Amino acid sequence: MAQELSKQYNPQDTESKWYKVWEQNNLFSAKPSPDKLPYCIVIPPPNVTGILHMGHALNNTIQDILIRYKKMRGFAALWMPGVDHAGIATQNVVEKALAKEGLKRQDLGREKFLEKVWEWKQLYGSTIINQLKKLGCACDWERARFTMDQEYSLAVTEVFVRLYEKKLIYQGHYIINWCPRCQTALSDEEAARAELQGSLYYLKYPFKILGDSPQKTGTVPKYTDEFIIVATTRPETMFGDTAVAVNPKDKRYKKYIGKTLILPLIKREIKIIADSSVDMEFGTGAVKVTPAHDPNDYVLGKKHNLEFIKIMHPDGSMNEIAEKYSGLDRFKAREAVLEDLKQLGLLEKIIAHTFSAGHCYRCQTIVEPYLSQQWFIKMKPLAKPAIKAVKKGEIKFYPDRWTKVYLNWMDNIQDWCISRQIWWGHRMPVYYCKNCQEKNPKAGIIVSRIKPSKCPKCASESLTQEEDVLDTWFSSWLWPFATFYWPKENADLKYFYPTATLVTAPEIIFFWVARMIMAGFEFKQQIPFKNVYIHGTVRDSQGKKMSKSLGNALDPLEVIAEYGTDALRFSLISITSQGQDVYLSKDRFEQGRNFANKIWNASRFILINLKPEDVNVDLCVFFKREQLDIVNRWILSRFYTTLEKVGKELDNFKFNEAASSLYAFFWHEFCDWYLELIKPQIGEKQTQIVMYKVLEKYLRLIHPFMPFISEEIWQRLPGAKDSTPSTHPGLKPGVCSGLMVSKVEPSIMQQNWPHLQSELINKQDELQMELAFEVINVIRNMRAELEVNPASRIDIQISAMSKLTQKSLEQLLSYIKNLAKVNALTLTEKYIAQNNQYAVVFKDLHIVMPLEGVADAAQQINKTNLKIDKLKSEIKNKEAMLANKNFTLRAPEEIVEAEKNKLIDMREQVKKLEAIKNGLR
RNA sequence: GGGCGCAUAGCUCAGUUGGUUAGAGCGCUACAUUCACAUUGUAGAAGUCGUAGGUUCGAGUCCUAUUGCGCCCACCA
Repeated sequence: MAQELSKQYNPQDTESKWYKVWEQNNLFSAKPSPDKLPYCIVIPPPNVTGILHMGHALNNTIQDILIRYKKMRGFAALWMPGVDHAGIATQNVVEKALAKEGLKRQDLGREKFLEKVWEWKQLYGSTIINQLKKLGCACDWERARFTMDQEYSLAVTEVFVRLYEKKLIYQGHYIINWCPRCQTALSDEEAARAELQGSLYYLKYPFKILGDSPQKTGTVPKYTDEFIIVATTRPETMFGDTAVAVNPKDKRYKKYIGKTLILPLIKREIKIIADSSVDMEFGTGAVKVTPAHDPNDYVLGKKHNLEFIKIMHPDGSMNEIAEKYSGLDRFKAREAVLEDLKQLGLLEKIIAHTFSAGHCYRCQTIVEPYLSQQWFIKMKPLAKPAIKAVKKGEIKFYPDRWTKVYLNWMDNIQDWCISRQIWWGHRMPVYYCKNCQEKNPKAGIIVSRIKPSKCPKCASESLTQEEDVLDTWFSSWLWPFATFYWPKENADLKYFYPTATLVTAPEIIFFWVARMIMAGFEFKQQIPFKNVYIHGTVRDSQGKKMSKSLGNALDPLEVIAEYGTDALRFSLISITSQGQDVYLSKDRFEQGRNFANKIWNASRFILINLKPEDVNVDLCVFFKREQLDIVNRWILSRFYTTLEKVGKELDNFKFNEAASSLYAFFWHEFCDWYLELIKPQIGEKQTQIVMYKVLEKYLRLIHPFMPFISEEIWQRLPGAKDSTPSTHPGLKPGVCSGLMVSKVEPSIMQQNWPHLQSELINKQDELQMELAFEVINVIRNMRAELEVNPASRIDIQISAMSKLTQKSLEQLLSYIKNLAKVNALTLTEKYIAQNNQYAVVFKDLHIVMPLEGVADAAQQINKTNLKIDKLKSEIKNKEAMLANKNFTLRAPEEIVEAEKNKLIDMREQVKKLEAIKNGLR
């Protein structure tokens, strides 16, 4: 027996119930299967400290739709979940917690601190996992991976050793992005530039008096009144200056090249050098060179053999080189330096200047370009095959325009700084032999998979491991294969790799997508995935990126609590056109909620009227198309048209279009028309079967989008749930899926995607029904115009000029009568004009409403007259008002404009009413 | 400096390779309430598709120029 549904859908009860059922029945697990094709999604590992935001909700909804869809299409669909260890972020969180107890990580020491981090991970690390479950994500949780897992770490070590042995990893002194707060190096991608309103300071560097040599004599150096002015945004870096550079072509400075300047405040002697890279237009055309604190100056320093002088401690405070400024934070030092220069008359001017500086992606501190010993990967050789694969189309980006962005970055790829001076992360498999290093500082480096007990060269046992850990992305870039326990070659890896699709946000292309492709080729000699779907950024209705720090974030969990998961998912997906940014405000979710309610109530109506004994048959066996009446033929044709369309849209990653196709079909065709049309014939067997089948199949179509409500209703449907053979594109050739009649499955999740019965799509049927809809609309309009009581039935004559239309209409009469509330509907060949009737011409039809017996024509005319009179007097008032200069001159323009428009509207209305009145006579 | 995206109804946006009358959601107006659903139904008002040229029988769609907004990359002393 059909179970009755409650009047209102309650998402909260439904959702937690079904997720548990799915989990308990192991429906998320995907195993290699000999007769199925694999479809694997690699989840962008959310960071372990993360909490679900709208971006995640969108990203994971898309992935879940893909997985559920592919599963129904017969693929062995695997969604491999997990989290990454988010080195800096996690360390920050734990350090913050420690700070509350008044502790620093240094107080605990490395071992103890890491214990604390693991503790924290055990307690809070699964927050995001639980939130993904609330979203309904069909992840194979048994496979959940963590980048710091033992097996995963083995892959990280393996990769490091291999790259080192190929000489693609090297150690060197370079200028890197240094975060003084986190006290670690950052990759270029982790130090995104942001515009700053700052100042450009013009400093005077005086010339040295010839012959004076204070460094030798120990006396105070003397300088002349002459000087060169340099412009800088970071005056505090002057202590590291070892030259001033000018363009050799610059006439202003040509004569000074090679002369010596005295660096104010600390009185160092510096030379003026010439370099063509200096922009003559910018500032004064003379630039101070600080090789240890600026990447460009670093290049200059190397080229001109300058001294590299570091002037800061790792925490961003000045060191002893800065003499009396030593110990001051860099920004405090800037103020002090400026003040002192001003006193000395060496500050020429300050002008406002916008510039951009790197900001730490975790704490937003302005990063300092800092010279230090770091580890790097040579990227150019890795990039080669990764560029080729995308150019050849082995990997496709959706939308395509990201291909260009990717290629552009790859063509200009820079070496990747992979060392981080933090504790939480994979420690590098690098060991130093003290003994060897004493003899030669460049020797004594041992890179090994297992910690060596003694130095292979000198057999010394005094070995220390590198303190630095690896960039988190150094583990994430291995995700597509390391999650399958690579470097072991197991069956899962063989079956699921390369994976099918990666769904991610644009900001992650460089961080992660590009690097995964490179890792795929380097370590698996293969692409890691075939498709990369890049979705838009979620923004608020102002267009700002949603983020916690801006306080404009809509919490998906709140939305779920208020509207339900299905509503959240459906709304999100229907406003995400391919690759466009998503603008969100809360009322968006009402649409999704209303739609869920509509599905619920339509299903409720069907279940109330369903005779289960009738529906337990196979549609395609029981009925041929010709045996069905026009309404049932029509809805089947529309259903299969929709099925075909949605399939194509999903295959092309057009999720919003699929959602809107599903929405329009269900609401505006199935509910608005079909269910209304069949009400008088709902007991008929053919109608019973068709309405049931369409609903049952529709639930399967909507399931990837709205998994919970579709499951809840589907479970309450009686009878055979699936009886048509599936197309099963995911099955390997030669495998027959067979008929699956009445097979009891615990879940809609395991059902096939409905088989496309294209023989049931018939454009003729669709056109015929459309004619009925149009006629019904015309009659409804006529009623509205004449203000016929909505409850009363009227008589209508329709004359069709063509025989064909007439024949079409004959089958439709009862439906038209029903939905247009017509009493007697007569069909005639020719239209003969008569008195006392209201006629409308539509296409080749005359639709005529005789007025006697329907409404008192005279009364209608009176009513219309009254309306016209009222309008006319209002028009007079308006005209007088607009003629009044007091009004037109004093009132705001937009109000005058609005009044004018109102006047125009009213005149048009009068015209219309007069036309109707004439029709009535 | 280089690249990309967007501009369509009051608002937020769809519109696949050029093709009948340019769509949706929200909002607005009028009417409807023993009916599966007011989280509803019926109907209505509302658009010179940013601007200017061009290609074409035909342009929201293709080309050129231009304006405004947003994003990315590089540079930034």
